[in-house]
Formats: sequence, C-alpha cells, structure tokens
Amino acid sequence: MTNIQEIAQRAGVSPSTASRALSGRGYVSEEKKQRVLTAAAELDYAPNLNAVSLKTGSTRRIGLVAPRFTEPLSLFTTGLVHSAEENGYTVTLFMTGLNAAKEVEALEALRRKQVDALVFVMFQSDLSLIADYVKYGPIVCWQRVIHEAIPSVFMNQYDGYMLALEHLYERGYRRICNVYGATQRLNTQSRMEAFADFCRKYDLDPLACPSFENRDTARDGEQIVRWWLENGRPADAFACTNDWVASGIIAEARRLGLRVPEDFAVCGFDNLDFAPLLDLTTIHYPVDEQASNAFAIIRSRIEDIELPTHPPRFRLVERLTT
Amino acid sequence: MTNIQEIAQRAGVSPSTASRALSGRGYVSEEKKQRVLTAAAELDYAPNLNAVSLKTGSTRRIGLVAPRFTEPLSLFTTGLVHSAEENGYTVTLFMTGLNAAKEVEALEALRRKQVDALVFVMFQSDLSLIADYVKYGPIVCWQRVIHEAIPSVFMNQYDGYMLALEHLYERGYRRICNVYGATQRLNTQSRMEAFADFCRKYDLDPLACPSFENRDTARDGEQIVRWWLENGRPADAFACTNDWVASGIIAEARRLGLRVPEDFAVCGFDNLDFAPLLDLTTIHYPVDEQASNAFAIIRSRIEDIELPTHPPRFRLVERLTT
DNA sequence: TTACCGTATGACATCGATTTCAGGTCAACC
DNA sequence: GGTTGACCTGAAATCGATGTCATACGGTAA
Repeated sequence: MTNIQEIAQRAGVSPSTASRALSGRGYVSEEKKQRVLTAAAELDYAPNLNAVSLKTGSTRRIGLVAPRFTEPLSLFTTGLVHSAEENGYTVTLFMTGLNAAKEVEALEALRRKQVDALVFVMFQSDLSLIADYVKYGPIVCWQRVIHEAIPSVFMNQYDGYMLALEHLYERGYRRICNVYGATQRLNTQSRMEAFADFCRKYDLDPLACPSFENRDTARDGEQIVRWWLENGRPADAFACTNDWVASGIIAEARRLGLRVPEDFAVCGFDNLDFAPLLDLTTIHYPVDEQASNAFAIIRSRIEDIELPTHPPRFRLVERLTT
Repeated sequence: MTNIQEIAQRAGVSPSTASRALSGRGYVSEEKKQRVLTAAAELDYAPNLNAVSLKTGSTRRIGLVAPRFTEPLSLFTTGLVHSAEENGYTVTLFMTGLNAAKEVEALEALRRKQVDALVFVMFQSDLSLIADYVKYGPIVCWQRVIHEAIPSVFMNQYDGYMLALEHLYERGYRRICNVYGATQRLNTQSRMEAFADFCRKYDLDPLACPSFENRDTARDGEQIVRWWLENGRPADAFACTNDWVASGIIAEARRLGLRVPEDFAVCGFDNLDFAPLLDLTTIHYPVDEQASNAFAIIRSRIEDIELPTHPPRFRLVERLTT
C-alpha cells in the first residue's frame, strides 16, 4: 500500500513535487525528478486510480450497454475495446437482456461516475429517459436514433439492402422474397423502402412474391423453405435480414435435397464468421468500424477533439449461394 | 454535483449521520433517517463511486483478460457478466491479443485498484509473473494451471474427448483420425492421453491412422479433406479439436461431393452456435457454467464465503454427422 | 534599478465519501 | 445510587491523489 506520500518522503520532497515528477505536469528540477522516480521504483509504487478518478473527475472508462455480448455483438465489443485501449480507455460491460430496469442501472453508473460515457447497442427505454442522463456524460447509440443530444453511429440499411437486391437482379433473379426482421425497427423500414424503390426502378411488381416479417433465427429460415415447397415455389431468391435466417434456409434446403442457387438463391446480411462455411453470399456489415466510430464520437466529446470519421460502407461479398 | 454534505445540510444533520442513513449501517433515529432520505430524493443525489472505492478499498469490479471477445469467448464473457451483475459486481474488459505486455497492463490495473480481481482466459505470460500479483487481489484462470495461488476452473478435456471417441466407436467407426489443436496446451495433451487409453481399451492400433496437430481453423479442416482424398481415404471418422475445424471438413466435403457421415463421420467440440446449422455432432462444452464458477471462486475469496461449486459436465450432442 | 517572467518548491485545500472516536441521553439492572 | 449498555450524534481523521497558491530565485528587458 505504498502511496505518493511515502515516495515523497523517501525522495525528500513534498507530495506535490512527487506528483509533478510522476505525472510530468508542471516544473520539477531534473535532479528531484530522478530522485522521485528512483524512489517510486524502489518502493514499487503504483498510483491508486480511484484516488485519481475522484480528484480529476475522469475515470477513462466507458460503459457498453447491450442485451448480451454474444454474436453479433461480440464483434462490436471487441472493436470498441480495441479503440478504447488504443486511447488509454477501458470498457466496462452492462448487460441488460433488453430489460429497461437494467438499462437504468447502466445510466445510473454514469451518474455515479463509474464510467465517463456510455455506448448503447440496443435498448428498450424511452429515448427521452436516456437523454436525461447526457448531462452526466456523453451517450452514443448504435442504432438509428433521432435526438439532438444523442449521436448515433447508425448506418442506413437502405444502402446495404439495395446492394443485395441489385446483385440478385443482376444475376437474373426476378421473384425475390424478402425476409425482414422486426418491423418496428427503423432498419427494417429502411429495407422496405429500398425494396419499393428497387421495384420501381426495374418495373417489378412488389407484390409478385410475399414477404416475411419478424424473422430472425435459423429456425425461421428452415420454416420458410418448407413454406416455399408447399406453396408452389413462388420465389427464385431470398433476401434475408441476417445470416442466421439465410443459414437456416440453406441448411434446410440441403436436408430436403434442394440445390442452392439452382433451386433458389440466398443472400444474407452481416457476413458473420460462419458465412464462408456455407459459401453464403452476403452483405458485409462493418461492425468493428462502427464500434471505432462510436468510440471516436465519445472521445471527441470528452476531450473536445475534432475527429474526422470516415463513414463505413456496406460491401457485397459474393460467394456461391446466388 | 450534489454530494453527501449538501444532503446533510439540507436535512440538518452531519455528513456522518447522512452517510449512516443512506447506507443503513450504524444507528440513526427514524426521524433523521427520513429527513436525509427525502433530502437525497429532492436533490437527486447519487453517490460518487470513486470516492466510495477510494475509501472502502473495493470497487466491486472484476477484470476479464482475454485475447479477444469474439467466439467462443463471447459466451464466457456473457456468462461472467451475468454472474457478476447478479451479485452487484461489474466486469471490465482487458484485451490482450495474446500479447504479454498487454497482460501486464491488466495485472497493473489490479495493482492500481481499478478492479478487485481478474479472470484470465488465455495467456502467454509466465505463471510466476501472474502469481506475483495475487497479493493485490484474487486471480482465476480458465485454463489448466498448476499453482497453489491461482485457482482455475479448467475442465479435464480427457473426459470430453473420451465421450467423442466412445461415441464414434459405438457407431462402428474404427479408423479415427484425431485433429488436435496446439500441442503445447495441456488440453491437447489430455486428449492425446484419452486417445491412447481408448486404443488400449478397445485394442486398436493408435498409429493405424495419422493424427493432425496444431489445427484450429475451418481452413485447416478443408485442407484435411483434400489430404484424405489424396491419401487413399485412410480414415472413416474425424474427431476434431473444435467445431471450426469440423465445419471446415464438412463444408469442403460438400463442395467435393462427399457425403457425411457415409464417406466419413465428423465430430466437433464446443457446440458453437452454428453447429446445428451443419447438423454437427459435437461435444457440448458448458462455457457459461465455467464462467459462473470463475466468478464464484472470486467471490468466495473477496467476501470470504464458502460457495459449493458443482462441477460442470461435458455432454455429447448427437446430430447427423456421425 | 525596477519590473517582469520562467523555473522551482512546499503548504494546504480539495475531490466525496466512510469510519473512528468521544460524548451524550436514557432505560434497565444490581 | 451507580453501573452497564443500547442508542444516537457530530467533529475530525482518513482514503490517495491533484492542483492552487504563495513564495522564492535568477536572469533579462525596460
């Protein structure tokens, strides 16, 4: 438990001077500085960060608030930690399980100065509730959010989805079945707009093939294949909300002896780790870049630095399922 | 920035009394307690956790030290955060990328009292180096470790691997090809022992079929299929170090028109998320239970509580690849 | 010569809590 | 009546750093 006072004593200086020598801020003669440094080394000194945080008011710690940290959030987590550590910050996790009360706990942690800032990945709470806490520190969302106090690193999924649709069109598919995620998400709505525009552009009938909504899992994908068989094979391609649904479709197709892309094409979204295993064509979603942008925004608010954030881009990854 | 002094002032008591009223420790008359509580509510008081940590010497924060937080570590992370939050602890991440210098940074964070304890998931550093830091707080490893100061939540992979081997034997496979991971890991050595014992038990020739070592990725799996084809199909089953390798084998087999399990069986290890998609038979590795045990150990050291930890078990998950 | 600035240093206040200590009241018990 | 102990309270010390302020020295510009 050696503290800065002991260092000062051993070096024969005041604690103020010891602090200056250790931190490099302010004037210290070279001689005393060396004395302090050697004293610190001899006594195996390490500053108590709680004291530093208390005094300076900054913890150099940011909170990541998410329902869980498994796929696809682990990529975001890893990216955020990476950016944070590069800048001498550390990341503390708050797991909500999409429970609003737990989200408030994370916000309270900000208020209690356990962290300097928060990154919200998905949340239930009212935006106005969250906005009440920005007075305690910057809050950034990875989700499209319309609020002047809360920046977001959202990417317009319109662009990404259009990439998928154009690709399918180019490959000759005309009866595209959309498999959307939760309809209340703005992301889903953007994709629907993309599809509408796509149909207009190529003069296709938007209702030629039914769409699915609120589908998220591999199991959903499997069901869709059976639906497809039982309903006269009404589509020649599936544009999926994510790689899980796409994988479910492919897996079930294989089980039933169908061939992809001959019987139908499948395009995923996210480019998850396992996509190459299934040779899945998908839209790469640069999650790590978004994490690093989220951190950049926070940093710019805390340290008042201007940071040019180059916008991440969706990218088509062509494999063998289209 | 309302602090406890303001509360005390508004309630007409001393800070000591306010602290007692708020924390519930020590004697306070019911009347003053109420006065303090209402004052706190009116002024929207929230304690500064840095001050609390400084004074009490405990942060109720533990550090998770891992090379990254993507699969399969995201499950461990999620599990650890879950257990921690249940007990009023929070988890801070330290990403090492298997870099020893970064591991020291995490250890230093413990020394500097940024966290109360550490969980090491995989590491490079010498055990003795890590052991030097246990004087600053408990350290637990998720890895087999032989050191009296550092408990570990390791599971003997001998048992898990034997489960896989017995299953393959039962299904009639006799020419089993082992695909091992890094040979310097004790886990791998345990598996090799399991295989030796297995051969003895059923009177099989351990060298009947060559083994692979230091294989970890899906790409490695793909190569192994080509090797198998080019070398006269010397195995009828693959027992894999993890699901990634197994997936690579399955994916490549499909591309080459081979059939699983008719041409050869494949058994994975870990039971990752995507295993069901490939209908992969695998050994379920209860990662989340291990995380919760890791936390239990830490808690028992910090709070001096006896916690019965029931040992997690490997489990065979039969699907269609064996 | 005076004024001023850069360098150097230590005393002391400060961040915001907790906790010890000493003192005080009041009832119960011997 | 005196002792004991439970209950209650606030002054002050404490955790371990940082930062302000006053003071001082020496050199340079006016």
